[in-house]
Amino acid sequence: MPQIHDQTTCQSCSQRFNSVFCKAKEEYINQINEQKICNVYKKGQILFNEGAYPFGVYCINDGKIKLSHVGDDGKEQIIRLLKAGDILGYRALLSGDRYSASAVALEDTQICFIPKELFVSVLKLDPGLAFEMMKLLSDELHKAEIKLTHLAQKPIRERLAETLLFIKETYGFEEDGITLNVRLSREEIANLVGTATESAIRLLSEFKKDGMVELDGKKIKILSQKQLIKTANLQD
Amino acid sequence: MPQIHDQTTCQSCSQRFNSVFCKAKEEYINQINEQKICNVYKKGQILFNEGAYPFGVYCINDGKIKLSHVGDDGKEQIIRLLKAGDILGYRALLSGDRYSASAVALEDTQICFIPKELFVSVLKLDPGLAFEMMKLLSDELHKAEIKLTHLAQKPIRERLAETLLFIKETYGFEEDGITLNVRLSREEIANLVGTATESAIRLLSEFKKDGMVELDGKKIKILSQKQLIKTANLQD
DNA sequence: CTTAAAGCATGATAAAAATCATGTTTCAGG
DNA sequence: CCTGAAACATGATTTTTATCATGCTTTAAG
Repeated sequence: MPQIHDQTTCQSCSQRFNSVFCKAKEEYINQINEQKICNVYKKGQILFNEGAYPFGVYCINDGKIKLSHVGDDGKEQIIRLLKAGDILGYRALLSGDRYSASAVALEDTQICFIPKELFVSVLKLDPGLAFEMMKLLSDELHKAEIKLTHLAQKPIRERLAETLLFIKETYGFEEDGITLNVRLSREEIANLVGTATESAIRLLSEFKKDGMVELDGKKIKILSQKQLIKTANLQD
Repeated sequence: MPQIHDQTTCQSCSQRFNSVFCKAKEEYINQINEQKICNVYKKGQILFNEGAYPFGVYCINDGKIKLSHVGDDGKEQIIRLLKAGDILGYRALLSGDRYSASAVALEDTQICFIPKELFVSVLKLDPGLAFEMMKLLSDELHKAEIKLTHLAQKPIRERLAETLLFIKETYGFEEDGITLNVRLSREEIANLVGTATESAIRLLSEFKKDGMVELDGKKIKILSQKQLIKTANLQD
């Protein structure tokens, strides 16, 4: 079970102005602070499962989370990668649905939970938060629609290159400035690209042979971002 | 150029309670009614183009619209089908982006235009509307993520069956109770499924041979919805 | 009415990607 | 430190899907 971590307040949270709450009124931040529940999830732990009912939203203080569907044939499809400052669990809550995706910690992660009733009531009272929420939803919708188009139209080689760039955008590099700052299995990379694990492995090897990346177990170093962008064949 | 159609008021609009405005306060509906601009778009006419700046949202009074991206290689990907009561143009507006998709009338369509400033200000003042807007965005995000998973994991045969069912859900049947109530070219169907036009044509022929559909030019009759659901291999 | 263009259809072929098979490496738990 | 399972890697094969080619049909413009 998750353990309670050092309680910093929402008022002084390092992620506050990096999150959807950036425009929320102090008064409501205080309310959220009082009712939030903080937890640490170990790598691999599940925050919530597809099919469960949402009881609130999760706000990442530090760490990394993957959100994924399980397709009809049992194959995982990773639909979002989340980091500090991101919230999750809002989609189902706002739609009034059950969760359509599962959330799993990719590393040890500190997370605050905000109860549904509080979140919804603040959303109704604070137009600043509501507007940021709409912006967030719109941005996610945009990303999903672009990804959808690329899935339909681009070959796997291009999609893998794009995925590596996306991982870099999301989690950045380690101190060395070239190693992707997250450890994903080849299977997870494949499930992000939307391909068979073997295909992902094969293409990563090709990328290595082409001098675009360096592979060291789960560590992936980006040697030529320029070449990767070219391989991804992005216009937008 | 579009022509002005019979001005019914927003207050008495047949789509009012079938739209995102269902919970909006009378006061704001009145304001919208005063500033709205009504137009008729002929089949094939463009409401807005990918890359343009949004100046407001469009609200469909009657008719059908397709929203589509053009992929990096010039191929169209249809991302949404819209009908009476739906609004469009909000995604870019809320994100503060330019349009990432183009909107084209699939048949003669009556549309009201609501200026950006008004829509945004009402959104900030009316939590009822804001909440419905969030619900709408969440629902669209959900649909996009499901579609994304299916694009990544399902064979084209299943996706075509699913697309036919989706068209039926969206536009329903004609009076005969079996003919899909929209005319789409084979190419458009392919661009909805995310496949080559020839593949869509070929599979439609197979579906016909299997007795699932009947084809008469652009008219598509669903003979066995049950078989189609089975072919789509849907769990959710 | 006729005719050119667009759309539809279908077969043949090529390319892309998945699956299957097998061996190697890595790593966590005893 | 050992050992079995999982993950990684790579070749061979099969399946899926796109592309190319060609002819037919419908449709809209003159």
